[in-house]
Amino acid sequence: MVSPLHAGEYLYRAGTQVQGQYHIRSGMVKTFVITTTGEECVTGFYIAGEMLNSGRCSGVHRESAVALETVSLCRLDAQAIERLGSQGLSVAMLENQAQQASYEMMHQVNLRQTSAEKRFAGYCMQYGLRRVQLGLDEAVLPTPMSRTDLASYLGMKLESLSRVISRLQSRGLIAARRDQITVLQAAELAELANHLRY
Amino acid sequence: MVSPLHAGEYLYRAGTQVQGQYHIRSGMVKTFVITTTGEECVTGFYIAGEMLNSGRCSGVHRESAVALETVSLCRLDAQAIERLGSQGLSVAMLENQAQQASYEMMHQVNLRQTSAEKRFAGYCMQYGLRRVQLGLDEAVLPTPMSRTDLASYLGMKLESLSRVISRLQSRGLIAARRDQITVLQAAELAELANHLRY
DNA sequence: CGCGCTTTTGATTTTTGTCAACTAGGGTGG
DNA sequence: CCACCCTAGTTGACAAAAATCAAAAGCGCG
Repeated sequence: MVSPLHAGEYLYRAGTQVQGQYHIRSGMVKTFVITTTGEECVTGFYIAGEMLNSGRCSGVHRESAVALETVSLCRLDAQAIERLGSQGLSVAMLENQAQQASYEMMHQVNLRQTSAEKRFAGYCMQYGLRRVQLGLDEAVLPTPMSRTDLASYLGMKLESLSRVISRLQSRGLIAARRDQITVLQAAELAELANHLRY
Repeated sequence: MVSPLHAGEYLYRAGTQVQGQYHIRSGMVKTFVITTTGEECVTGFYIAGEMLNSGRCSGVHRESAVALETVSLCRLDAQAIERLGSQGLSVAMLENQAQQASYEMMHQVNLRQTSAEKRFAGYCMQYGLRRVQLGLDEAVLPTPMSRTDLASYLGMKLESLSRVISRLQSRGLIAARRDQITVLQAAELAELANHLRY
């Protein structure tokens, strides 16, 4: 257990040595990279109950991770993980990594949708899935990240995201507040999103 | 060593049990998923010298893998990998996975570029990087995949890709043949692409 | 040598980015 | 406690880019 972080504080920075993995107890964390033009590109959002295994626990962090709100977390340091591994306790860990990789792929596929609306709808579905996985309400999507961050994550400009949200809200598919999006018509939203067949 | 596959033959299909990992000796392999609308979405291209570790060697394949041309490959089955692991020989394997994850992230970031030209330029850079890593000429990019596959991989429509290629060719940045793209002005192409700062 | 497929090119529509103005909300200090 | 300010977000108008629809051109293969 690490002492809680406040919004804007870093869990780690890109380029530093990986110390271990972080299990998020509460709050949300974003990960991002910086491109050559200096733009921040948001690569992921992690919610309470999930594990950040950046770099897959070897070498150097490729992304930076920062708290979006007050975050409490547990750090499993690399040596402890290795010990667990040799005792065969790493099964859960491997499963978690596979799960994470699966989420990443869904997002990667979602990014290829050519319409901003589809990408946003896909994001809502995927977020819902992750919530279900953790035993939470899939219709309520806490949204502590800024619109700018979310837009970056979804490969669109802030204004486009804003318009998409407004449009879907006026159509009654979602209810949007600054810090929370509620899915009202999951079926219709799912139809918009071009999600993976499993 | 598995007997060579011809273009269109599958290495494995999504939903089947993971048997192990594949090291490609020659030829190119594409991986893809199918969305609920039945569209094929190309998630990766693998070149000779690289390793396909779909599912990270546990559980079920999330993607299908198919040969784009005649392909020869080695299969490392899961048990063999485990044996290696217990002997501490898995370091190279882990490094390979980290490498692969890094490529995936670069691609994920590249997919967020809002212009088709940037995404294509980014693809060329990344392909070049992978070639360098394998000791090959980074300027010559064998392209056995169809334009449709490449467009899917880059999150654009076939016609857009075709136009981008024509435009860059007429500007003298690349030379494009059906099955090979040659980078002529690497610096200018790199400037177009918004790649990661490392 | 033609046939079918993939790719390229053209014309048009739709979407998104861009620039700019306006609004809302949170925090600060009077 | 309220007014103000500053930032984040929304909305509008326009320009740019990509999707779409359609047709022509290459290219491999029988």
